[in-house]
Order: sequence, then structure tokens, then C-alpha cells
Amino acid sequence: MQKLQPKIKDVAHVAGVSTATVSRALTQPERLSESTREKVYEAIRATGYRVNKAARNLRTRRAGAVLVLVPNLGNPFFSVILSSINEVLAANGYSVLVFDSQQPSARGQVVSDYLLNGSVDGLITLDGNMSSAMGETLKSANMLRNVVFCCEWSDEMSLPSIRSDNALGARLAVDHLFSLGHRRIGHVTGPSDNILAQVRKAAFETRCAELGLSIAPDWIIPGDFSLASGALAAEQIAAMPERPTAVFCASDEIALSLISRCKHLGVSVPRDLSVIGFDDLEIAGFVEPSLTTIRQDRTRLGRLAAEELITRLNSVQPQEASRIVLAPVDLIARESTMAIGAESFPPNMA
Amino acid sequence: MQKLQPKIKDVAHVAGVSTATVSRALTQPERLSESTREKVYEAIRATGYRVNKAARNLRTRRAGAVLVLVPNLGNPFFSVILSSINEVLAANGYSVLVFDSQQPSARGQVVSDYLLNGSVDGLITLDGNMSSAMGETLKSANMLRNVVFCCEWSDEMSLPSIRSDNALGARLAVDHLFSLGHRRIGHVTGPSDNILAQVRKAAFETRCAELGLSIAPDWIIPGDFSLASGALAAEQIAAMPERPTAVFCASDEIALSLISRCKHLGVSVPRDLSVIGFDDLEIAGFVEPSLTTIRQDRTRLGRLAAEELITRLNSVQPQEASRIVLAPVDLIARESTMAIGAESFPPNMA
DNA sequence: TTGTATGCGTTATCAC
DNA sequence: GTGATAACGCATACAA
Repeated sequence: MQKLQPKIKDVAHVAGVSTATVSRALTQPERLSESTREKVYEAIRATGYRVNKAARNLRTRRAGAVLVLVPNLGNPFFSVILSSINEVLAANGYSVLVFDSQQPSARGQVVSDYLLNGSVDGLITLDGNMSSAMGETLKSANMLRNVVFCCEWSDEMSLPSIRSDNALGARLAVDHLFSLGHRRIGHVTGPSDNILAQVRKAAFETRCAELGLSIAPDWIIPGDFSLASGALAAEQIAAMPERPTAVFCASDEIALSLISRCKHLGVSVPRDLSVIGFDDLEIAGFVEPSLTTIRQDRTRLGRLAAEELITRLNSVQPQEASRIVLAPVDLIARESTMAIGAESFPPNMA
Repeated sequence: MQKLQPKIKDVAHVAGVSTATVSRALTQPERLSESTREKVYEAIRATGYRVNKAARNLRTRRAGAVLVLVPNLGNPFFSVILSSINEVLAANGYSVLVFDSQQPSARGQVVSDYLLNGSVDGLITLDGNMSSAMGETLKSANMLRNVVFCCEWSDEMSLPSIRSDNALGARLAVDHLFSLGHRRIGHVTGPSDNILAQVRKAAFETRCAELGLSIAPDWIIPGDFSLASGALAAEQIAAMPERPTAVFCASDEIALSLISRCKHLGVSVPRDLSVIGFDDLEIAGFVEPSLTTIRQDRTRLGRLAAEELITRLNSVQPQEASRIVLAPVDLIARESTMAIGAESFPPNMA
């Protein structure tokens, strides 16, 4: 295609040095005398030379790239994380390869290939459902030490994991509602096979028990994090003879659509029902009523995961096998929750 | 790291053939006799061999990867597109490299490197603001024929472009409002340097003129596609002595937050103000009132862009330089717009 | 149909 | 501090 792309040899010729010297100027400039170093730089500028990535990768047996596995790229929750991962990795000279783990494609094979054929040096997965096949792949490729979980994780694999303090988040949610006087609290869950959903639900139940709240079985409504499941949950709640006065949703998407559907059904939020979400999507602050929620610092999650991986990639020493980093969460009190029995409205934080 | 990774030579040895034959089994299986082909496959299975990507790339002078440039990865509008791009490219054996073009990093240099150092074979950019420097880079790398614009584009570069019919969208919006009896229509724009914002605004004004509507200057409210700008626009509208009865927003995010803020300000949507958005984000159907909007088929946009690029990458023949594909848009009428003067409506809980 | 031999562009190992 | 030179692992032109 481009026959004219200069190679290291051309630069060496122009600079009047050997190819080895040019290579050094690129990778360990401090080992050259200043004069030759400048000569080489000048030659590089003059020729417009760029190192050929494939050749370098072949020789160094590294890829300079990281694979990020995202469950459902279309979900707005993940894109911010992806962005901050990208930022940190780019700043450290790594490329970001992205793959949607819920894609129709025969993903097992595809992902394995990335790992085994040297396309990437490491993996950050936002998907906690790692197949055992993939675990085997990682092990066989000696890549277990180059994997970092972000947000989600798998209890079966003891790998480093950057995650929000989900249990704390659930407790904060329950405590918030409790302090507002709520004693009848429901919960719309995430998918039962999702680790986040499991942890949040368990912590919800534990906290309720600690506070002496009795939760009717039908107040635990199965969902899947999606907008659709939030709307469904609203229908169920509206139809209950004994409604909860508040509901803790496992995601903001659930909460947002639940609130909207409730309005349609004549259930007013927060007057008839207080609603609290999880995530703090950007839009949570821009709806009416604005959404009380548990904030996850997605930017930090992505950044920490990227930094953790880079540390591992750069160090020869085996790192602590399964480092778990809990990122803090915060309760963001907005308008979708209010004190029980309280008349009227907004920023009513009793 | 992994000293044991089998190479093509090992497979050849096990299969009792030459390395060339193994290579052929991988790239042009039809040129081998069935017996040897099977022998090779078996050996590959037995050894657990995987092609070394770097070596292949070096030899073939291809990367098997595509760079996708996304302006603000955090914006939910783009992630669905990214997902469908990923799907098509993966199905065709290409990896997806993603880069946030609004990243703090010295992006010009970084992106240029991707293109010049052979990391990628082509580029799909969702960012229409292509710097002239980058245009030069592409030209010098002979990569101009491997670039496809998706969603946004640049009029200065005649490159293939997959985009929604934005002008039609704006017309549909105006016509919808007009048919509902609205004669005083406002518009919240996107960023003035954005091509989509420009086209939508121009088409809005043209259509209004065609319909004989006079638009007060202050009804054209500058925005930037963001939630924040929608809320600001609501403030401005509420404060107007002569309000429009309807407003066409350049994005769903603008529309959604505009509606919410309007409620806070005592302006009821759609009773006092009809609002129509642009994009049809998933959440548009899950808010209350649900959002009337112009639907863009994001999945199709991504898929078409990916397919267009693949066609170009696979063909030696020079393709039509600047093919423009207009993806259809649709008006999705929901609850945020209503006939003027019409008394009440759905969930209008006053 | 299959094997032999060369080169893709770089970095690492030696010497000097 | 710098220069030869041998890999890195694969695909392909050419022979057979």
C-alpha cells in the first residue's frame, strides 16, 4: 500500500548511525550520548518515521494493548467506565481493544483468541460471569496475572477486583429510607445470576433484618437492571393489596422507569412511594422528581482498574494474587424519597 | 512468559508436513488435499496452537483491526453504535480499537500513531470534527480510502459517510408540531461547531419558513446536546414573555432535562409546552411523559459503517470516493407533544 | 498438491 | 557508547 513508509534502516542511514542506535534512541534514550541522540531525533523528524507496531510486538513479545470486556456496550452505565479506562491506558501507551461479551458472536472463542494469539497483554473485564473455559484459557496462557475485574467479579476466581462497596450501598439505601420513617420496604433486584444483584439483595435483606423490618416475600421483585423490568415492577407494586411505602432498586434504570410507570398508574412518587436507585447515572439528577440514589464513582472505578492492570503489566514481580479494592459509594438524596406521612414536597430531607 | 506457546513449526512437526502447508491450512484450506488438511487440523488441536498475531501482521502488512473514534464515550448515544460496529467487525475477523476523541490526552499524536504505525487497517469516526492535521496524516498514510464517517461527518473531507437523514428528521419534527396546531415553535440547538446541530437547525428554520411560521430570535436557544443545556433552556423558556407553544430539541438529552426542569418551573409538558427530541434513546419511552422524538436507527448506522469499511478493506479496487448513505429516521409520537388547545390528556395529574 | 527458502521491521545479544 | 547480527513467527514466491 504505502511503499514509502520509512523504516528504521532509513533513519539510521540519514542519521549516519546503525539501526541498533536508532532503536535505542526510541526505547532507552538515556543510554545514548546527547549528540547522537539528537542526530537520530532529527533524522526521525526528517524522514517522518514511525515504528512498526507489528514488528516491535513480534520482537518484544508484547502487544501494547489491553482487552476490555463489556457486558452490553449499549448500557450507559459502562461507557463512562470505558472512557476512563481508555484515558489511563492511553496515557501509558496502551491501546484499548473492546469487546461486547454479550454479543451473538461465538464469544468464547473470540476472546480466547485475543488472549492466546498475543493481541493483548492483559484483560479488564466488566463482566463477572467468566466461564470456566475462559478461566482455563487464561491459565494456559499464563495470563491470570494480567486480568483485573472491574465493577463485577467472580467469587470463583480469586483475581484482583476493583468494585464499589455494594453492600454498603444497600445499607445506606435502607438506612436512608428507615430514617425517613419507612418500615415497609421493597426491593427490585438485578438478574439472579449477577454478582452485583446478589450482593445488593443480600445486604438489603440483612440490613432490614438488623433493623427489625419484616419484608413480605412479594416485595422482593425480580428484575434485571433494565428499564423494562422497572416498568414491570411498577405494575406489580401498584397491584399489591399491601404495598410497601418505599422501594430500593438495584439500578437507576429500574428506578427511573419504575417511577414513570408509577405515575401512569396513579401512584405518586415520592408521596405514595419513595424510590431509591443505584449507580447515579448522569440523568438521575435531571428527571422529575430527581432520583435519590447510591452513587458509584464510575470514573474512579475505571481508572483504578486500569492502573491496577498497568502495575501488573509493568512489574516482573508476581503481584498479590487477588487484591480487592472497594471504591466508596455515597447516598445522593434527591426528590424521589421523602419522609413517610410528610405533606407536600421536594428537598424534604427530614 | 509462556515459553510453551506452540508455533507453526511445532504443528508442522506433529502433522508431518511443512510449515508452509500448515500456514495454508490456516489461510487457504481449499488448496490442500482433504487428507493433509485434516492431518493439520488434528495437529493444531493436539498442540493447542494459535496463530501469533504480531507475526502474521508483520508478514501480511495488515493489522486485522479497526480504530473507532468516539467523541465522548460517556455519552449513551454512542455506545449502541459502538456495539453494533463491534458486532459486524468481530464477525469479519477484525478487532475494534476504541479511542475517545475528546480525551485530555494529546490525541492528535495518538490517533496519528494508530494510523501510521500499522496498528489498524482503517478508521470509523463518529466525530465529525476532523482536524486538518489528521486529514494530512490519513493522506500521507494512504489511508484516506480506509476511513468511514458514521453519524457525524465533515463537509471539508469528501469521505464516505453513513448518517441519518437529519434534515428529514427536523422536517418531520416541525411538521408534527405544525399538524398539532402549533405555530410558535422554538428550537434548542446543539453545539454550533457540530455538523449535526448545524443541519438540524438549518432544516428547522427552512421548514418553518416554508410553512410560513415566524420564529422569534430568542426561540432559538443555543445548547450543546447535554442534559445541562436542556435544563438551562427550560429556564430561558419559562422566563419568556412570549413563549413558544412547542420546542424542537436537537437531542433527547436536551429534551428530557428540559421537560423535567419545566415541571419544576410550573410549565406543564405537554399541556403548556410540547417537546420533541432527537435520537430516540432507549429511556425516551420510559419517562413520564414519554418523549416524542425522531428515531435514529443507531444499530443500523453502526452496522452500515462497519460494512462499508469492510468492503473497502477487502477490495483492491478503489471504491467510490465519498459514498453517502442516508439512514432513515422516523417520528415516534409519544406523550410529550399534544394538539394545541386540546384539553388535558393522559397522566395529567394536576 | 506440497516443500524450500526468504523477508516482513524491529529489538536483544553480543562484541567492540 | 555504538555497531553487527541473529532471532521473533509467519506467509508467500518459487520449485518440485
